[in-house]
Amino acid sequence: MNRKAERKETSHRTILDSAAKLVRERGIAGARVADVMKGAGLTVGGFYAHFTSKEELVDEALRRTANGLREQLFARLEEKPAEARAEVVLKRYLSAKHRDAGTLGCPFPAVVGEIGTTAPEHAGVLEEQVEVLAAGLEEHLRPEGTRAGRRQLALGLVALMVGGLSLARALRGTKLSDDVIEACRALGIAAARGMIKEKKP
Amino acid sequence: MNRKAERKETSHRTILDSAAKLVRERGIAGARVADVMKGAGLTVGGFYAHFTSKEELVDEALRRTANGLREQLFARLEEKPAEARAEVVLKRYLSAKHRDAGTLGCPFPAVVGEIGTTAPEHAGVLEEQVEVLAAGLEEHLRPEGTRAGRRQLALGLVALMVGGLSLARALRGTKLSDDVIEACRALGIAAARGMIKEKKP
DNA sequence: TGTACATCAGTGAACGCGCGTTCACTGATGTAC
DNA sequence: TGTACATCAGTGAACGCGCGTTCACTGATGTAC
Repeated sequence: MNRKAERKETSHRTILDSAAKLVRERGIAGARVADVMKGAGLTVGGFYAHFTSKEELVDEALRRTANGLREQLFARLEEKPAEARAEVVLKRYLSAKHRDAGTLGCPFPAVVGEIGTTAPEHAGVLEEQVEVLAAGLEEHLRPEGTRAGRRQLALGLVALMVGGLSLARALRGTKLSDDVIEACRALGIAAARGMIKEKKP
Repeated sequence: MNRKAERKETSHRTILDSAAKLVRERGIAGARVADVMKGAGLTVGGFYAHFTSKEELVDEALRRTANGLREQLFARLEEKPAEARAEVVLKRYLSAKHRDAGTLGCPFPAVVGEIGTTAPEHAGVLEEQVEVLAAGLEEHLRPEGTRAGRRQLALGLVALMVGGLSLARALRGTKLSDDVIEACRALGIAAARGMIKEKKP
């Protein structure tokens, strides 16, 4: 029960990695179970020894990728001055490199639309990850105003980041794609710098 | 050749309306040709007398919906003071009503992810519509700063709107969904009010 | 005005194809004695 | 240590099912004379 179990765990992780990559590149529907298994060096039939359904696989893969991404986004922030940290996160997320990342990129631009339409069963992971990302950003915003105000700004920035990267990826290869990234950076950074005075709409 | 041709044109429009609705509700892959025809009160077989392929249908439907939406967004703006017009557009787009709109809602949250992954053949319509929407917004921004600066702000606002509505729709039914809309409104309005001082990142 | 023929929007069944899932089987790894 | 048996991760073919597209056909609308 030793090497066998180890091998299975390794396979499990390999399958998840393959799924994470394919979901990011092709969306939920586009990440076929057979392709996921092929990407893991296995064949379709073995899949259901690891996951009860494709739904479970996608949920786990989304969580895994999102966690890995967040680690990257918030890595080595101690090196940066406190007032610049939110900007650093924004710039890391809103970059041509991240847009074109074959691996380790944010999976949500590829799946938010599907979750809103044909795959509402994954709304839970999205909710959870938006909350966590917003909370992470919030910590690095200037401690001006109220906590509620900072949370609101953080949520707005998350929407800006996801919207910007979604458009940039969909327009990949055009000048507009680069322009969108630059525009979102500018808007997000200005907001993070506290150059927006809150007023009730 | 009279009543016959008229009937065909009517059918063509009915099919497009049905497709527009389904694409918005279910995305591109989710808008099945058979369902589109059923929604138009017709049967599958007749489809290819109207369109050469599903791809053509989707392109036309996206354009049609986007144009209708823009009309709504920019309608009756003369009634509003010039400085408030961009805000009005933002509020109309970022609203619970628009999020839940069964008809006439923005189709892009449902398809941007697909265009970025499995349906790049529709990137053209997206590019074109982002340009037009940004240009429309730009006209209603305060004439401060440079034209390039206004275009950049307009592009950022478009990304914020699409991102916000995408997340809000995907999270429909949760408090977070309403929070996202409110957060994007606040961020967008502050930016449109010129409360963001531009600085080069 | 009527009659014979042509057109063509729309029908409904069939086509290949690829999906998620199931299942009988295999063979290397592990256990019992 | 060696042998007989048990386990179980992974295989590969098959299953229903639904998709986009094709096609022979129908019947109301239109044209010619």
